[in-house]
Amino acid sequence: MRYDVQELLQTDSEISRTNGMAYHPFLHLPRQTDFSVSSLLTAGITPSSQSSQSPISGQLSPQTPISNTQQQQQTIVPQQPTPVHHPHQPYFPAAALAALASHTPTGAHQHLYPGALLPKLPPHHHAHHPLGTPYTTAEDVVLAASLAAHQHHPAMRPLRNYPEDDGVDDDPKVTLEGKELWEKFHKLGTEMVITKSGRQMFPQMKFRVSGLDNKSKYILLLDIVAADDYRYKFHNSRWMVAGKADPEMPKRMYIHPDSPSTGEQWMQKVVSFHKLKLTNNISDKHGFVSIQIILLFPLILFICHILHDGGSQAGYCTILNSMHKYQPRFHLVRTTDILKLPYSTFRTYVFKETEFIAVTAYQNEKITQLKIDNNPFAKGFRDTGAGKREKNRNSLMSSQRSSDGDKLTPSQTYSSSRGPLGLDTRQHHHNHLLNQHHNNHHIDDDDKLLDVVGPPHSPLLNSLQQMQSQAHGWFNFANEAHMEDVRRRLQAADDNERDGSDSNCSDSVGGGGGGGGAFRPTTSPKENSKATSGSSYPSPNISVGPPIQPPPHLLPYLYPHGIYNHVAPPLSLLHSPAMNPGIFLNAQLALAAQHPALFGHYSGHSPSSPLHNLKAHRFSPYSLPGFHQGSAFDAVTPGQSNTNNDRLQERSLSSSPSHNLNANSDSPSSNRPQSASPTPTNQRPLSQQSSSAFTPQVPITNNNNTNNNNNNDRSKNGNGNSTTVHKTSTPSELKNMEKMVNGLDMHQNGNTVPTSLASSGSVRSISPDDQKKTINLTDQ
DNA sequence: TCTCACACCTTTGAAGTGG
DNA sequence: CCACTTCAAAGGTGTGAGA
Repeated sequence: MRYDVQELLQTDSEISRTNGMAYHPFLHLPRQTDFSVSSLLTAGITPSSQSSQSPISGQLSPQTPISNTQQQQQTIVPQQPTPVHHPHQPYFPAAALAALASHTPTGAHQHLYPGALLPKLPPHHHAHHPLGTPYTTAEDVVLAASLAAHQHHPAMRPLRNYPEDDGVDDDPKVTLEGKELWEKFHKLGTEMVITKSGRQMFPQMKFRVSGLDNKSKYILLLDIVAADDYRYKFHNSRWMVAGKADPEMPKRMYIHPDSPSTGEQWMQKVVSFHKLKLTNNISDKHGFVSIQIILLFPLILFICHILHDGGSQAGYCTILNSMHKYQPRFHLVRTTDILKLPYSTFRTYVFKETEFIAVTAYQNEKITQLKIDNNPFAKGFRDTGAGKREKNRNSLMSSQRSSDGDKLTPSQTYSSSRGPLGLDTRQHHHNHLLNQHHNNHHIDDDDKLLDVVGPPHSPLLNSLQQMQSQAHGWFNFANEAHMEDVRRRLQAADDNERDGSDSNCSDSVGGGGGGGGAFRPTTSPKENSKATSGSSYPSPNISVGPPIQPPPHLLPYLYPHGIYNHVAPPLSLLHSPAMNPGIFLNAQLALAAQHPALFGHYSGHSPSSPLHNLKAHRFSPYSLPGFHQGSAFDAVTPGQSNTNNDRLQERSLSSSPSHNLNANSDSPSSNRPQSASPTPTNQRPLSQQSSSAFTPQVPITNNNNTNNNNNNDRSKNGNGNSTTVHKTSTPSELKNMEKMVNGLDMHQNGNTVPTSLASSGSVRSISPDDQKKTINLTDQ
């Protein structure tokens, strides 16, 4: 379904009138995307990557030939360590806001979520946009906004406040397990099947963590957020932008079942999130909806608790839209109490190579083959299997393929598999590292062999989008048992906790939530080149700060005087054996995340608040091996679609993906811009070559005029005043909550509005189909 | 574009067996 | 009691027809 910008720009009041839908600020949150501002927080990110991070930043570097990237990096380096309190306001012009608005996927909604402009803090030892330069791009704006917000936040602390006050001095490093395989998929344009019942991801999301404090407790989380605001289609063997994205379901965070565990425990094993499933079933009771109700209405948490519990056995799904691009994110939080999670420091790790497009059926045959070749469960479809595919393959690919490849050990195939076309890599089967390199070489060859045009270049998460998505952060516990277990562990942790250890959590701002533009690779061609060169920006991109949008003081948000008094459950409920604390936490997080302004903000909390003594957020860069593997996604960047056609062209010049498979990318070659300037497409990888072809198909979002109304709000937000919209919405919220409490539905004039969609700010964009689907929600 | 039934496969854990 | 093997159930895969 497509949505007209003008339609999206309807004012809230208009919406309520035209739709007959009760206006509810909760329902008008911006589209859920991604909060990441990691581009500014990524430790490993290089100046060059920084300069390239702005997906829409034409002014910063658009025209610069790829060959100049390094030079640019150097010029920016000196400006790296930008104090968070550095004067920034002057560099946050209205023009920047306009740019921001125009680049925001759902720009019309941006103003609805002031928190989206919360601080995204730069790493203290990495470059980012020079503050001396006027911010003329969305990213710049976001940065400025973040800085502004940070400055305005009395509780905010400079990045250098890290290490935290608890005295723990850790230096977490996260590596993606099976990175090589991910890169293979990424090059072709990873697709993940989503089904009604939920489908696991493959490759699996597994990480190896190091550098943690052995004794400290950590909670590891994973979430999947929209990578951009476009819908795609696979046409003529290539991914193309097919229009504006459908309304995004609010995303939850999946807390690793073993959380919390000590750093020592985490480091001893590979952290796997394979149980997380992807679904397109918005009425899935294990999905968002049932919990959404909880989140919106603390009073009925208990009911929802039951729902949640009932679905505990079926796995945990995250709801995605088919034909949309997503980016998984790994979060690491050091905290001893789950309840402190919302205002603890989140370290967000974004691995570009894990980006994928959700599909209900595989579009790219090469992806299918790669899955079959590497996924043990699909072994039956391999050449040696008895599956039907064998027949087909015999006629299609038999000549190229080596049947020996199927002899790989199933359990190891994912990391030591052969190439997509069955290129034999067995000789490396027992040497993982060598194998990885080997396979990558093969994959490169395969890419050449495969006449495949990659999907559009990942647009990076618009910083704003990224931040927004976090506004919907949810904590999705594996199940009730797990929740209890978590509580027990936390209790134990508290008992053994060091004095003061983590007792004071940051009341920060959400650090902006995390990262920003984790994928910055998008903007200009040269930027892309850097991004894909293997060293320009690291894999993962990291950000530090709470993913949940703003809420510095979560609990107060949940229990704002005069707002929830009549519906909010007693705090004691938190400890009620009948109440799942995790659920409650979810509610807290969601409420706080979605209504940061509603509950007052940084400076809005009372000194008497139980959280007032929480220490400010700590932001610290975590240097990781920089790396970025070229991807088919890089071929075209739909994003930046701003109105700047030039950028589109620039994007078409995206650098070729790096062939450097070394995560550290220390080799000179890895740091070298791949191809300079307008390199003839035939000199670039196929996936890149297609970029130009896609460019014209990138939808031009005409936001210049349509977002005017939002710009004002953003300006306010950018100045740290993010409460404007929500504060004025409180009455509506109350009204809506009453309705929910009374009838647990959102019916208005015969229309049922899924809370999930509503909260994601997609209410106005909900399609008839979605509405139809959501009718079932109330039945559950 | 999506859903579903299907065959094929791996994974998991209980049950059985032997030292 | 422990280690190992066997077996069946559960569950993950992509396929391809049909909506």
